[in-house]
Amino acid sequence: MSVESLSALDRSTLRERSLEALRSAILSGRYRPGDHLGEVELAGSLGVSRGTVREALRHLQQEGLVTAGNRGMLRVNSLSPAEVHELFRVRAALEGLAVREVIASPRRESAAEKLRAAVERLSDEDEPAVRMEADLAFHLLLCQLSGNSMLVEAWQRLEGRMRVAILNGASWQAPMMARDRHVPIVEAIEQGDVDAAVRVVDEHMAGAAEHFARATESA
Amino acid sequence: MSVESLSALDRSTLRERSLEALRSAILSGRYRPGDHLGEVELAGSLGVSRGTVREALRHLQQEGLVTAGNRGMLRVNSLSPAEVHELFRVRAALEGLAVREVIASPRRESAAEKLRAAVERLSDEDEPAVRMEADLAFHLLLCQLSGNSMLVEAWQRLEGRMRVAILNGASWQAPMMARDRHVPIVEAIEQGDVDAAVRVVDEHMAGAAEHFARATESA
DNA sequence: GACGTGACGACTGTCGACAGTGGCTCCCCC
DNA sequence: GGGGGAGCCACTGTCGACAGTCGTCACGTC
Repeated sequence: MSVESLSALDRSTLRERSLEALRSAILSGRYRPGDHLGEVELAGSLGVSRGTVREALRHLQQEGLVTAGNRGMLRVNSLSPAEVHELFRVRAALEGLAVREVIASPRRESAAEKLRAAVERLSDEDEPAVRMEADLAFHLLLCQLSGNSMLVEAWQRLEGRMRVAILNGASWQAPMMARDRHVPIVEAIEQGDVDAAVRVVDEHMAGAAEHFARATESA
Repeated sequence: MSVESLSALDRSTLRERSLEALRSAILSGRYRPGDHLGEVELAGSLGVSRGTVREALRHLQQEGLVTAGNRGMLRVNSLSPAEVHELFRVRAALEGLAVREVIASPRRESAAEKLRAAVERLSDEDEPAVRMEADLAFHLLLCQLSGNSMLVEAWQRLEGRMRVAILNGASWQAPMMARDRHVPIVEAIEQGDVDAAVRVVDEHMAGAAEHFARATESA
């Protein structure tokens, strides 16, 4: 019997798997904003106990994907156009910090290289959902390359709401996620021009905010 | 019987009250970083069931106050000096956005007024713990006055970790929370000088980071 | 017909119990 | 003396059940 014939077992808890299942169910549009998420119903569907889904739901609540309505009943959350603008301004502030730190980092060149690769991955994709993933992956990578773990964490806490905003106002042909929109960021980093880099990020986010907010209000 | 004779009842759930109790127990130093938080023990102390404290603990975990160790056992979290620096840089980015938005707001003057009052409240206090509260209240107010709800939310998600950093490296005579340190921020806002305001905030945070990181590593 | 009232159903809040899993100790055997 | 199990203990993961609360609907009374 070969050593390779046995792979490590999946040791994730039911709570973690429930969390993942619920998150992707919401993010895939299986549940629409405003929909009521009943604990019993979900527990039945997932085949786990109520307590287990409860913990997963509470997690999603803290992530901002669901919100508490009357008497603790949870609903899928949605964002107003104003909130979308606010959200992207916060994101701009965080990613502005990210580019500043990447530029100041001694590994700036290797970082720029990785970012270029991420941009190319973005232009390869046609499927809208995959494009969105590639876009988010690029921006997450930007934060990670800053080497600031608290920044990464803060960004990820925003991720859920960002996905809501994107999904809610999903005019999928969004030029926001185009390759051309991201190249300037990488170029500014390569040139070590902090002011230009921050300005480019700000503009990128302002454009995205405008786009998704408009799509949200027309929905 | 007067209308006033009956006040509204406290409708908070046991989970919420457990959460509050645990949070203040950790933040007051009742539990030290690294201490193990057993569900059974806590449930016994608080007089509630395990499931209830469990949910509260999970919430604190997402806040970053506790972290999962071996086999899901939770411990009180602590921050490395490097993480303290990172944390305060993120904070600087967020509060930099806050001052920019406050200055751009049409209610800038009334905002500056409220901030002045908050600064004065800070100088009135002698008790260290109360000073810390006043300091955090000032910075939270700054975010709130920006009118950006997402910013407030992002800041509050950092609050737990900030309190850990402050508590962990608690050289209480910290000049960081002095009145003089905060006045320049308000002044820059009053004068509408965006660049100066952002610079002041950055310096404020850099100083605080240096201070608390140093205190953390010597502990 | 409008209003108060009672029953019913659908939720969530909370609890106690069982099961599985590592870590630890102690003992046996080589 | 050292190594390896067996057994015990302290934990967390997961579950099913009970209780309390609110919305709804039908019913009876003025």
